[in-house]
Amino acid sequence: MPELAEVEYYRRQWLPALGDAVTRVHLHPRARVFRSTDPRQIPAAVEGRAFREAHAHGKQLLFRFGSDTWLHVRLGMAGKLERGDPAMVPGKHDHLVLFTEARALAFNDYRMFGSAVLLRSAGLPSFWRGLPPMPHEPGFTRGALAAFLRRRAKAPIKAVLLMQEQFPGIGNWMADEALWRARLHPACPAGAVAGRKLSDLHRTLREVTEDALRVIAPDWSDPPDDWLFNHRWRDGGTCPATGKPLRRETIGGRTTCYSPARQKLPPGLCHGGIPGREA
DNA sequence: CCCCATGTTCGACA
DNA sequence: GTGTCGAACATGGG
Repeated sequence: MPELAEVEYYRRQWLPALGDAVTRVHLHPRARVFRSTDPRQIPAAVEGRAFREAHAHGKQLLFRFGSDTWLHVRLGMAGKLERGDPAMVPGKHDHLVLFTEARALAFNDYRMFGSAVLLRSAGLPSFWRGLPPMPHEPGFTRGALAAFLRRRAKAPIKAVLLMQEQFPGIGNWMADEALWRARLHPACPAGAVAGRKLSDLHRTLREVTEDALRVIAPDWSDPPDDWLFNHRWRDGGTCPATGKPLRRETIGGRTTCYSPARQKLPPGLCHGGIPGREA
């Protein structure tokens, strides 16, 4: 599920336990989510230590225990963080549960595309400090966006927006939402996004990120119906801006929803740029 | 049974 | 080396 706003929502699920000491750890030592770490080290590493920090950046989460022990979590396609009471009984897909005196903090992921990694570092791990700015942060500039789109000039803009090295936290629905708001066709070559269109996209990426954080992160509220969001999941949807039919097709390897009446390819690219698809 | 799913990674290929 | 594409990963829902 999670893109940037949902990841922030999950971070907040664990926040009430900040300051509490971990008393006990439950884990599924053979779960695939531990493929990059030795999970047997986790209990000794965090038991008796206080939960001190909780960070989210894009789709990644980072938690500190004690002074130098960190847990790095990616939620993949179906991962969740949940909070329960200390009597909670871990379920089939609760791969890691941290118990404190007052709570249980669970990492749950039935598809196991996510991961959890134990790290040791005196301060914030260096990879974390080097993460690229999220679209609502000041470092996300129009110039940096332009340079990146130029480097990926031939790829469809939809595929480029999913690249976490430049757009941390943007996922399938946020990319579609930003393109729809900017009136950009998802199959438009990234190199053709320039001038006014580039400014529009730079702005809508920031707006979608801010809006998603405001609406979803506090309590997972449903976005309003004047976003593309509520109309994009099934065939037969209607564009909330034009009232015309939406279309769904695979672009950049992912199901992409857009409004053909609102999102046009630039002139000259109308023939040949779009992979044909029968209705 | 079939297809689909808010993600990342790896190997094949141009 | 660079860039792109599809498959694979694992599970559940329609």
